[in-house]
Amino acid sequence: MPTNIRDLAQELQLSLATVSKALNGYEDVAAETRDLVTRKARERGYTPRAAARNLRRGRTDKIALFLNTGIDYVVDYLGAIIPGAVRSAQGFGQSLLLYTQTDADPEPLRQVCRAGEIDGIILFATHYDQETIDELLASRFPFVVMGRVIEDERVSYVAPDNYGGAYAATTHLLEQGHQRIAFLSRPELDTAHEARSRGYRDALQAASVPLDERLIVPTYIEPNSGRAPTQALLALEPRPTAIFAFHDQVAIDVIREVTAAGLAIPQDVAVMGFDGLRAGWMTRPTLSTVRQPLERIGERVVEIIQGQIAAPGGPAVQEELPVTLELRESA
Amino acid sequence: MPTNIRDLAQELQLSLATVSKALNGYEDVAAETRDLVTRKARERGYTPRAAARNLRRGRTDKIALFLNTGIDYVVDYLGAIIPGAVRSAQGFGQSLLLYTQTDADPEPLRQVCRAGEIDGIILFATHYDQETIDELLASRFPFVVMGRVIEDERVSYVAPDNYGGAYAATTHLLEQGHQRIAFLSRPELDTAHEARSRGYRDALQAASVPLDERLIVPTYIEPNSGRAPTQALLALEPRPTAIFAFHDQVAIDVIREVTAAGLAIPQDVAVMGFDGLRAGWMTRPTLSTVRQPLERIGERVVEIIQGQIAAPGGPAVQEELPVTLELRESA
DNA sequence: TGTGCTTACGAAAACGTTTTCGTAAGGAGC
DNA sequence: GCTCCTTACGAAAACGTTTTCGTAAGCACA
Repeated sequence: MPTNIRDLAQELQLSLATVSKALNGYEDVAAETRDLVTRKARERGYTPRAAARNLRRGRTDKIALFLNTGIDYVVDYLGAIIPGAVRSAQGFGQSLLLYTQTDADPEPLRQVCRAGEIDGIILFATHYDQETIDELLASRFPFVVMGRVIEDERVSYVAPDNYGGAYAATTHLLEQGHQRIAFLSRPELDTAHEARSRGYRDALQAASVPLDERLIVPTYIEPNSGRAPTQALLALEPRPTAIFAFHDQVAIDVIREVTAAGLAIPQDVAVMGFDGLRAGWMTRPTLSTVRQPLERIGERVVEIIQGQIAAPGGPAVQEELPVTLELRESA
Repeated sequence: MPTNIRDLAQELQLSLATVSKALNGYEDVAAETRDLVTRKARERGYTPRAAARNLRRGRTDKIALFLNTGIDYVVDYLGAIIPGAVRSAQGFGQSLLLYTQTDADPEPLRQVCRAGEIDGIILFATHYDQETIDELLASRFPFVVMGRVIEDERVSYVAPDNYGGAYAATTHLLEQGHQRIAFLSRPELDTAHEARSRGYRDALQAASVPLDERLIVPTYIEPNSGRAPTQALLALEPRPTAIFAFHDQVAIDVIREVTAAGLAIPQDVAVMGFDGLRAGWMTRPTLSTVRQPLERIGERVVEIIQGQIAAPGGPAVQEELPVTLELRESA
């Protein structure tokens, strides 16, 4: 039986109201009384019961992070995203509640909102249908999409600048003198990969380097999925002198295949990735890549949620955060 | 203004009590009434307000995961640990609340417990002092330590079998014919690394291979921290034919250095890691390692918490889960 | 002395559930 | 007809806060 506010009030010969106000920093209470109360509270080890507080105030100071763990590579981002988001949330006096799904069933989302368990939602790699998005918007429940651009001016998101990153990476390769730059793309283009693809094409065009469609090869993000496409590229005549993969994990496959073919990186073939995963440090040579500001994205998402909590139904915030070209050994 | 139980009761011409009982599956209510209520609840999109429910029931169906993000490599485990723990928790109708710290300040822990925000605690890489542990035990608040053996029969933990893993890895190297097996150890030995070190030594002894103390080199888990020790080992006469690192990240440095020295892996020098991080797949050659059952550890921890919630202050559960030797290319 | 203002506090309602206890209705047994 | 169960439901307390509103006390001012 931990102490509650009633015990504290009784012991201080004060009313519950005054104690509560003292603890919550109301102007309504004499400075010395406030000191007395806070001192006693600390001494007694009193902390207001969260459930009661939430019930009365109608908010919980918690934010949900919905993750789709059905997508294999999601887990690679967790380590980078979570510390930033949690730290940021704690800075706002909030904490992060984790939910995982492997599909796009909107029911868990609805339950959590209606139960009032949380004040806001972060959506990561969860692809709900338009109907669910509309429903969410209509409810004016704060939510922000993380890591992905949404083609709907009503929904907030924070994403990396995929276009700019791909443009910069391609430009860098061009500046290194490469003319035949291959691009490992993604067959089912979502907005992220479409933007990366566009950045690649535009950079070539800006440099007046003709686009060779044979150098654009589709691949998936799966273990070893980058190997066959790389072999195909290396068999081309003339061979590409640089390979730019849309994702680090694929780029790592590229490094392996290029090395296996007896070619030197970056002298014979330069390799460039995208995302800035820690694993890129583990390869030999280390992988040059476009680094997403994952921690910053996590922080920013939490910040935006604050605004939405303060003013539900306000204008959407859409941000594409700058990425950085991280030149290591492979390009 | 979402519907509450009162609205629902009114609409059904029933009392709050009956509606609540119907929703919570009490025997106390006629089957047809129960059907009526549940159908209406679904139709109305009613979900009980969590705060009110928590307040009344004195529990929240939430578990806190305390992480120390001050330790660099912790983030490498997040991706593997979190999905297992969350899924397991959701299986018990609970969700996971995330807290990060960079020090061992016990105050956040106390606050969260006293506020009744959670029903149990998972401690990961957080090293509180004995006083805090004693306090926690005295409060009978459910908590389990994850990933680390605690030398205190009162505290529950789930950890990998570090000793067995190191023993198995070393034995494997011996079976491959290696006689001079180096061990990259950790200077400040915690229980995990002490056990790994012991496994290494015992395996040698069991095979009657004399221990050469020069082959045991301390190193830290930091980027590139494994490089200098590897260089030192390779300079030895006679050279070790296998190197066993206490951690994958260090082993990856080893691979790089051995390759840089122009030696073939595993022909000239075999390399073995410990932990089973995904990054081990990214190296060339891929890293043979001892895989921790990280997902399983996460699941098991949550299961143990359930027992503690049901019977607070019960006997501690201490488990060391079997690890698996994952032989890839490097050994 | 009476009026008006400020300051500091308290009474009580409200948040939305769950759960205990009481009880009416209906049937069985005698 | 009476008692005794069983079944199905409802009244009301309780969980522990926050916040609104009311008010007494103290003071200044005329």
